[in-house]
Amino acid sequence: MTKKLLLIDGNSIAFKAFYALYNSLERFTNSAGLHTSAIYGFNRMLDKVLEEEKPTDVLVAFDAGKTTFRTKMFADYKGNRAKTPTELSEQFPFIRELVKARGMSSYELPNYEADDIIGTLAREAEDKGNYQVVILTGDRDLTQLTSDKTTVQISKKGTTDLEKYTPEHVEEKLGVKPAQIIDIKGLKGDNSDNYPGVEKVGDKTAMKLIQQFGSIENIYKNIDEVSGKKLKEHLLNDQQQAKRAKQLATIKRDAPVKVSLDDLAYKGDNLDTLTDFYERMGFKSFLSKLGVEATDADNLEKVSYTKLSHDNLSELTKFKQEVSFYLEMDDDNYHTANIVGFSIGHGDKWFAANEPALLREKPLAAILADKTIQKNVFDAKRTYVGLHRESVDLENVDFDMLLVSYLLNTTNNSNDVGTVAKLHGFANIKTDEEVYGKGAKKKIDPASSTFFDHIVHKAKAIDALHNEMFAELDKHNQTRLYRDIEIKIAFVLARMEIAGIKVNPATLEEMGSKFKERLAEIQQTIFQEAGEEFNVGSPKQLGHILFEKMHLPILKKTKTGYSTSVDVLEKLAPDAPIVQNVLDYRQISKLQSTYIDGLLKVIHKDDSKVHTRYLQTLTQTGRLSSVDPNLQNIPIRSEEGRLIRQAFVPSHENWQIWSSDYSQIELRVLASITGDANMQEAFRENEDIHATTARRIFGLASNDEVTPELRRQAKAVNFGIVYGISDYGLANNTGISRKQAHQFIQRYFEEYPGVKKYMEDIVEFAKNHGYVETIAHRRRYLPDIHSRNFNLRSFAERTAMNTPIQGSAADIIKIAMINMETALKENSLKTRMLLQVHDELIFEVPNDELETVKKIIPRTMDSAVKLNVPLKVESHWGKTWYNAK
DNA sequence: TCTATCACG
DNA sequence: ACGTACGTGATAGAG
Repeated sequence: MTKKLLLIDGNSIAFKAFYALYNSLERFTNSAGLHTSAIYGFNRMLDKVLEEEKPTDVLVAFDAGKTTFRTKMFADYKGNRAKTPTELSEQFPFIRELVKARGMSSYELPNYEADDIIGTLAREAEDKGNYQVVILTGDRDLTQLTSDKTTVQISKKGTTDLEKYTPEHVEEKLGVKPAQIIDIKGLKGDNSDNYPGVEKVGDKTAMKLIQQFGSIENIYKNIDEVSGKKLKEHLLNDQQQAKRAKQLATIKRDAPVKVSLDDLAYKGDNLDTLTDFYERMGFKSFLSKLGVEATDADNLEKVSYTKLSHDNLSELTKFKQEVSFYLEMDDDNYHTANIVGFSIGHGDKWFAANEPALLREKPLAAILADKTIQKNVFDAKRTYVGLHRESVDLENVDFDMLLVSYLLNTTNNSNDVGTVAKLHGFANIKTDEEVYGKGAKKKIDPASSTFFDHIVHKAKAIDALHNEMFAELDKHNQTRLYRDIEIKIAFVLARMEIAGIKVNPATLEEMGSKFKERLAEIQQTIFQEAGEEFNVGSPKQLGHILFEKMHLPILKKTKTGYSTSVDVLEKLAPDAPIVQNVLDYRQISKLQSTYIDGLLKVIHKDDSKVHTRYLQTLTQTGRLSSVDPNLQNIPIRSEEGRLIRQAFVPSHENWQIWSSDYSQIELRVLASITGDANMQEAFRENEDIHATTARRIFGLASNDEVTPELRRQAKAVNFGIVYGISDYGLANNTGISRKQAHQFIQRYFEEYPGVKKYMEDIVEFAKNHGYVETIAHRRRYLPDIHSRNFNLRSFAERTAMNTPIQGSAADIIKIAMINMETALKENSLKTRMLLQVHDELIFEVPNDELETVKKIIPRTMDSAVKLNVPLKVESHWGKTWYNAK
């Protein structure tokens, strides 16, 4: 009978799993505080491969330690590897435990890597004849072991996706036979394992040489046949290195492995041990797979509290200085959600209620509105809006746990008190998902004791973390950022959200019915041109029509099929009239579904307004985002879409919509923080910055000589610089050649040397500190800056360049908004600030205040901060948002 | 729930 | 050689 042997590269799969779940690292912890992400991911992978392969025998191989015969051969082997994070290394003992509980053998061998154990056992099995071998790893190097009896499955990034390698697949993908992989690696070396091959030889050259000569040995035997003088020279110079690299890359097939194939029978799950293991790890989904109901192993320590009622509210008067408060709602959208309860207290005195009506009563309402009693909350903006709906004012918020957590680290953020509390080391709390469930199963029962317990634990967590999180903030030098900007802007935003902006449904409906007609017309034309009816909105069906039926050239693919995105279709438009019609159809149906139907759905019936929510703790740069509806992406670039703005109107007769925007704020920030004299001069002299850049990089005498085309190119370079330039990106985005893009960037850096120096310095800063900062000390961590993966590292480098610029611009407009609210109030104006769109503020203004705000608004914006270059503000107004241009 | 597409700065 | 421009959100289709 044929056996099927599954060989697993334990370390490699554990690493993959760990990094795949790296963003959720803090979500995967058990009640003992152990990180469990790699264990979890490892087990998912086991489930998947066991199910698919149904092996009769299994062995999981592990690396025994750092020193191996390879490090003895070459001391720097893997010498560039960063130390394994403790969050991962602490998981290894448990992964071994898991392997055992799942009925599998494991093995490690001093002086050898897991690869060598796998290579040796695979060979033994192949020699025996009655074996089929499957190897599971995350390391492509193991594909050298593929044969007609052995397949190698490589886990792809992030998921349980596997790529199956047979000898044919290796040849197709790498262009060489499995046995020749080591020759390729011998020639080009391996950066991630830190050994060199032959100088100037990369994938392309290595493949060509091996295809021609078959092996490294053969190259040197026939060295005179190698074409290219330089190449030959390099090959001869690095002959020893190449031979050593090949040896290092070669997986041992005769390691002194002490286990016998006969001992590897797969025994299947040991139910008792496995259940116990899953419970200790807190793996509920795996438990339920075993058919075991998850027991509530991690019962929380009780917090005693008093249930509040009308009769005992007066007990709250004891809180004179400080109180922690949590308002519970049944949905994210706090403009419309129901308030279902609240908790309040301090120290060890706690109260909770499920009657929202109590909020309005004294002394509770009085405490919340008291300017001398400090409040600690989670999400001040949400709490303020919720209370406002109950006609209760919220004053003197000292600590907003959500905001502080976001400022400390923008990455692992969550809107859930339990998640954030655990992140900061407070474990005696559950998440909303654990208590209420999620998705369709989410259910809050305000009458239950679990509900009361949960909201009390939330308020208690806020109370408990108050001081230590503030101390962290201080260590980061971010106290000013929090007190002067973030907590203040929370309330400004709350009032903007509450004010809302009026949207005229009739205008939208009228446009909608026109769009509907045009869509029907275009659709008919498309059907005729296609010769059949299909769903134009389906990229899959459209791809079939364009590329399979009509045989248009395939310019780009996505991972699921043909790309039909705008840039592709624009290139195809001259080939067939159907393409332009598809583009038109797309544009109009986007407007229809997102902006006409979408907006109509969210207009509040009572006031004919839309009330967006600004997410203050989401973006990695400090910008806001806007949801439900998103009012930061209302169309403007196409005239057709821009008309949507006609529906946005003032909420009173004889008022105007007013818009003021910062001109070139990001480039001004760049000029200021880089200190570049030439760029600063351009802004001080109020020049057209794109024209000046064109004049400089193209070496013209004056800005008058700049043609529109040159200006357009210079503008693209200016943008590219802000995004963290690369020649590849610039070329791709502007249609010029990569070589030319490279020249442009070089010229740019010659003309703006301060910018060049800054870009180098900021990447260096990120490498040294692990983060970058804005002018207001907003911080973004960039762990990938050290990554060995080129893509990840390059991305981190671009982010290091971009974030201080985008983030400082975000700081500036936030400061302006805070000052704006004060300025409008001080001048007793009825003018209201309604929206923020990153570098632009939208107001509604009574006609008789127009003259006053013409002075106040721009002045408040351009004086928000003092940069080394002036800030410039442009303003427009009209009877609708459309007309404010 | 994920992917592709497209709206904005 | 590597192969992406920075930051977002909403929708429809497909699985």
